[in-house]
Amino acid sequence: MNTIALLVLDQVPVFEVATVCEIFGPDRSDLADPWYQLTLCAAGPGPVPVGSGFALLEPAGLDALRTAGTVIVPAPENTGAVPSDAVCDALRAAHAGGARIASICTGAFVLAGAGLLDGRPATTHWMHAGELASRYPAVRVDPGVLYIDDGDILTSAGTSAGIDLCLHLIRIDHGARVANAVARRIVASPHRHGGQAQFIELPDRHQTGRSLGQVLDWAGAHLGNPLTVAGLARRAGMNERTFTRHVKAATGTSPLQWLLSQRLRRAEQLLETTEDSIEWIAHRCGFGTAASMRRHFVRSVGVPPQQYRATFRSGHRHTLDGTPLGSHRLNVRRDSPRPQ
DNA sequence: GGCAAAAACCGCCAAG
DNA sequence: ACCTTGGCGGTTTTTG
Repeated sequence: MNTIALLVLDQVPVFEVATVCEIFGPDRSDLADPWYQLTLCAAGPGPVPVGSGFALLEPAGLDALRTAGTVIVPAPENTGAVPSDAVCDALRAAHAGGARIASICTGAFVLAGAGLLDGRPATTHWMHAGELASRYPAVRVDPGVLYIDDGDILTSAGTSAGIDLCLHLIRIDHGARVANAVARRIVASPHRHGGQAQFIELPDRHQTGRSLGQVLDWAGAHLGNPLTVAGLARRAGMNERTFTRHVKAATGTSPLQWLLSQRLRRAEQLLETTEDSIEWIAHRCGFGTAASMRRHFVRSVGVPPQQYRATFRSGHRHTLDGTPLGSHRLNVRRDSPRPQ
């Protein structure tokens, strides 16, 4: 399950492949053992020309896709190119064989070309979202989010959102602690969740009040406090209605939902790294009661807090019943705004 | 899981 | 003409 195949198409932009290589390539078995095994695959023999004048000398073949636990598809050179039958077949076979398939940026066009996105929610770089939607009407394109986790198919927005997606994969497999550790090592910001807007604009309000960013930072640092939307709005020097609008524009979600996701992240972290009681963790994260935390936990993470803790307790790669983590429904988090 | 109260959400619209 | 704000109120979600 821990094998990752990176599909290298001709002239793939370097950054796209480089981030995946940087995150999954080095041996990080000190964080999670075993660490991933990354294989670079291409349709033909090497050297495969990569963007900016680089070349991949000795790629593995497409059959490596079939045996991989995860297949990552970066952006093609241009969105107009139709992926070859060989590539489509290999992707479909991998998917049918149980691999999860993740695309970065306009890699979504390759997945769509292979028919893997039909009827599914997906995202891509905002500049190409319209084109994706019109060329593949069966795909439910959401241009507003960083990435979408649809279980066995994951898509992400422009380039750097690919980093978020990779960290998300690590979170699913190994928990927030390991994902955050990797983020720290590559000096990326930890866990931006998928529903976050592609554009983050946090205009400073130099009039009264603090900037929205400051208020959200403060809220994140004081989750244990009783926080209300009205109170936060006051702190930001805004009317409640306006505050809600700004939060939505900045984070892609409403104030309470944003708070809830912060609380859940914190709770995950405390569950993994401390022995504190569920009651106490709920309190510290700002859930009124443990029951309330449990309710949100089950809905968002897919399992109750106790089970989450048992699963991710430092470094264990397997659940109590012995099944590999990848097979658990911990990845049901659909961070995109819930259906209306 | 259900329940009632409270809080949040959001479309609409008028005003700045 | 265009954009942002803030109030209203009906609906939805959260909470204990």
